[in-house]
Amino acid sequence: MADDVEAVAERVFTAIADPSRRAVLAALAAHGPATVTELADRLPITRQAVAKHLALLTEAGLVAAGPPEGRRVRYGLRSAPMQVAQRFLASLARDWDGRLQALQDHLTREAEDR
Amino acid sequence: MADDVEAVAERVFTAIADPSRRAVLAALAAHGPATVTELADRLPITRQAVAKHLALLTEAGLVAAGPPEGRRVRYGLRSAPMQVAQRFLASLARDWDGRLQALQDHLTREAEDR
DNA sequence: TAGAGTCGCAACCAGAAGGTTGCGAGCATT
DNA sequence: AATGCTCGCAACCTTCTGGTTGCGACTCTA
Repeated sequence: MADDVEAVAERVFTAIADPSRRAVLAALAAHGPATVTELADRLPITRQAVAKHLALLTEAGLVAAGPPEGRRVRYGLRSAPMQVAQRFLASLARDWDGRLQALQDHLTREAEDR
Repeated sequence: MADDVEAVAERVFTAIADPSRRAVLAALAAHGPATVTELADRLPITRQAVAKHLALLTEAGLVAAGPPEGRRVRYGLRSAPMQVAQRFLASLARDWDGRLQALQDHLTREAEDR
C-alpha cells in the first residue's frame, strides 16, 4: 500500500507546502467541516481548484470525506498523518545533529593531531 | 526579510518534499560535508542538478556553504530550520485537535438536544 | 605552460502543477 | 414539470520544476 513513514511524510510535505492548500486546511480548522462549494466561497479560487486540492489532501490522509448527507459531501480534518510527519522531521534532525557532532569531534581530533 | 515562521516552514517543506533533495541531504548526513561534484558522483543526477538543489536548500537554510578552501566549496547541514518546521507542524496539529474536540462537543450537544 | 579537474552561468526541454472554463447529471424546492 | 442548487468529469492553458547539455573561467599540479 506504500504507506511507510517516508511515503506518508512526503505526501504530507508536498500537501502543506502549497499556500492554497494551507488556506483550505486553515478554513477547515477555523469553521469546522465544510463542503467543496462552501470552501470555494471563502477562498479566492474556483470550486474545481478546491476539489483538486481536496483530492490531494485526501490522498495524503490530512482530510477525509464525511458520511454523505444526501448529495452534499463534507470534508473534515485528520491530524494523524501530521504526527507521522512530525516524527519523521524529528528523526531527521536527530540524525543530522548526531552527524554534526561526529564531524565536530573529527575536526577537533584533526586539529589536535596537528 | 520574510523569515517568519510560516515562510521558513514553507521553504523547508518544499525543500524536503523532493526525493532528489532528500537524497542530497541523506548523502550529506551520511558522509559529512561535501562538494558539488562529490555529491553528483554519489547521486544519479548531474552536477548542475545538484547545484540547483543546493541553491534551493541554501535558500531554505537547511544547508550552508562552508569557508572556501581554494576553489572548492563544501556544503554542510544546518538543522535549525527543521526545528522551526517541527514547531510549525506541532502548532498546526494542536489547532486541529482543538477544533476537532470543539466539533465533537458541538455534535454531542446537538445529539443531546434532539 | 599545458593539462586536468572544478565551478558558475545560460539556454533549452519535457513533464508536472495550479487554475480556469465548459459541460452533463443528480437532488431538491416550488 | 421546471427551476436552482451542487457535484464530478474532461479539456485546456500557463507557469513552475527537475533535469540535461554546452560553454567559458578559474585553480592546481606535473
